[in-house]
Amino acid sequence: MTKSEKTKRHIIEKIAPIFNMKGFAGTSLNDMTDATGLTKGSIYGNFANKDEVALAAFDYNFKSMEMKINAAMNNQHTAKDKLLAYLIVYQGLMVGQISPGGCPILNTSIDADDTHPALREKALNALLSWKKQIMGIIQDGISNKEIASKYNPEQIALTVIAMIEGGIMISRLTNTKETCELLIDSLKVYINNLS
Amino acid sequence: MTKSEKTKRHIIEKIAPIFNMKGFAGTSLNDMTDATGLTKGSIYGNFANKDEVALAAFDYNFKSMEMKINAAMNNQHTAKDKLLAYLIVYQGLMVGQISPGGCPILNTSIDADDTHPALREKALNALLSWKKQIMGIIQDGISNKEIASKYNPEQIALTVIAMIEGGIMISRLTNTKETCELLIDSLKVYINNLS
DNA sequence: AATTAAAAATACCGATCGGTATACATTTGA
DNA sequence: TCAAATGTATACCGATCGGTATTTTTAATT
Repeated sequence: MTKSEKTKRHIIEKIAPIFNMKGFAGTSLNDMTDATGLTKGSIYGNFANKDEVALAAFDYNFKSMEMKINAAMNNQHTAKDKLLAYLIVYQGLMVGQISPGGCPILNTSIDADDTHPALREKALNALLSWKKQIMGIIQDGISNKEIASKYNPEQIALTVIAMIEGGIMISRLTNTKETCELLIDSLKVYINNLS
Repeated sequence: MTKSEKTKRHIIEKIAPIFNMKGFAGTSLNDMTDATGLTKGSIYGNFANKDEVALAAFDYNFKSMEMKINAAMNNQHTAKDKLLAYLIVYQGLMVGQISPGGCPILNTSIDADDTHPALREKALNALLSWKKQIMGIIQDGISNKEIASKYNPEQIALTVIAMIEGGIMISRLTNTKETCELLIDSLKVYINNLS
């Protein structure tokens, strides 16, 4: 790992949560120098412009969420338990343990959908890859007779994602444990009823 | 209606969709003068600062969504049909007929939750008032034996909101009619199963 | 029609925006 | 060990940011 690779990584690690909290337009170069302890010259020696930093920051935020998800999922062996593993990330996001500022897909999607096509594209690809993963789990569950074959895997995947993302939004806005628990419980019920 | 009241209204009508699309930090005074055809001096003669414009813009965006919802709901008489009336707004948001840029509660919540306490508070109050409305519908449905009494009205209300808001995010990001229809159908199934 | 009050436009402010040319420092490979 | 290359900091750029004091225009009142 070269010096510049280390610096790039340091920059992204420090800046990624800021983009996730403040959005693209809301994050300034000053925020970046403050967070990294570096100067503008140094940051722009490693990234071409603000866009490249933001794109790399999204990749970092999404990947760290993905890793948590996969870690939680690898301990599970049934389709339903794998789906329920998402709840761990849900709770981690809520207390700010993962990706401070909330779900990067949701945040970037809202932030960029009318303003930043490149960022929007990244959020879209992340969403589609997530959907694909869930669809795979559901299809396996149907093969195992664990999940009823009447269900459309794509539709269930979209619904689960909607409940998670909508739930994150509500939980972060209301900021009450009870609300969060009611939403989590609802998703558990939904998943357990897929028989 | 005085001159200044008319102007204020004109300003908000033109600027509200911009705040909804670009967010607080992403909307500049230049955007405002372009959209209204007025000058900075004129805008700041009617509003104290950018914050006041943004707060009034949120009220406008939320109220126009609320009016559409209530109009659709007043034609319905059963609890389930009233809940299903939300789907009309859902579709209106998707094609940009209502509040261009998506749901103002969702957008403002994501935009402001870590950056702008006053805006955040407005989004929170809007969400809570929406939740209250749905809870009322569900309680009426339970009284009528239309909805099973085993359900917790708050939990159902939160789940419905989560499915709608998450669905709006997904639909706007993927931008495909099929995805939107699958999500709408899922919510229909969810509501119809509340027996 | 003249006077006054209200509203809008002009012109300007300091600060910060994203970005860059250049000088200085630090590695690294010969 | 000494260049050459790589990284980082300094100093600066024009543009735009949010905001305001002042002048000009418009509307209301008598």
